[in-house]
Amino acid sequence: MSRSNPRVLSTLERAGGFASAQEVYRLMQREGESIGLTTVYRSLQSLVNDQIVDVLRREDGEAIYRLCGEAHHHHLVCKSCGVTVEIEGGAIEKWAKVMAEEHGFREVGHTAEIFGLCAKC
Amino acid sequence: MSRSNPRVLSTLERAGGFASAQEVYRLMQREGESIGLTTVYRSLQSLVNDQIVDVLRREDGEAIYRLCGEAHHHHLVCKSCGVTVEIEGGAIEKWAKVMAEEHGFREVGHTAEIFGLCAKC
DNA sequence: TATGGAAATGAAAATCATTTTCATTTGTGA
DNA sequence: TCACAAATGAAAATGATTTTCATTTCCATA
Repeated sequence: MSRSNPRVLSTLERAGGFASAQEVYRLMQREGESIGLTTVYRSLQSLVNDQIVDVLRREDGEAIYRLCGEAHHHHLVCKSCGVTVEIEGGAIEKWAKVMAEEHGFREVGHTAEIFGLCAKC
Repeated sequence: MSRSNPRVLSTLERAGGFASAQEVYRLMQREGESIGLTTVYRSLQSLVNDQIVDVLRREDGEAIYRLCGEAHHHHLVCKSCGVTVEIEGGAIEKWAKVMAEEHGFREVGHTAEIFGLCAKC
């Protein structure tokens, strides 16, 4: 019904390809773009439909959007201070693929995050 | 500051050790228990602090609580019809452990879900 | 047993992300 | 230029979760 506003995508890119709808909105505001929050949400949703970005969840449940096609990686997050380390997930990719096949699933994606206490905390 | 109401834990257990705060609340209501939503939230939080239950997120961001110590497993979820298959995640456990050690993280947990289209959809 | 304070409780209000509604504006093809 | 579909955004609605605050329940001690 509605196509993505191109400035939303470009802002998400500039944000490092990793931000919540609210953040994208605030960013655009700060940069003087005139856009409504509603449009940001709609655009992000449409980008998700088109598989241009995908969605993860922060620990508090807020949705964060990430450009697809980015080297797919996972995160190691510190529960206490919030530091985030990007880690490689070859093992997961394989696991996801095998499990999906085993149960007849197609077009699978996955999420996997590890959380704990980092060395400093 | 506040300890868990034991009926909350017992309800979570009866729910299969897997439910949202709202669901636990509704369940208790239906069973004639007199309890406030606030208390359910507080109890669940306190159980999380005490590491008796842990928290995951549904795709819509709602928090779901699960008894720790339950046989730890993962889910294969159909994006279209919502069927959920429990799968085994030995590979993930190992991956999480290795990655955590590699980066000096302690007390790590993890989440991993696979989603796609099931055979029927 | 009475009593004072700490902990627990829950109703109602506040928060916050997200979605919906709906009236207006914009763009485009005839 | 006209008519209509798509895009837009302000404001209201929704729904989970948290906070506030007054009340109730517990408990140890006088």
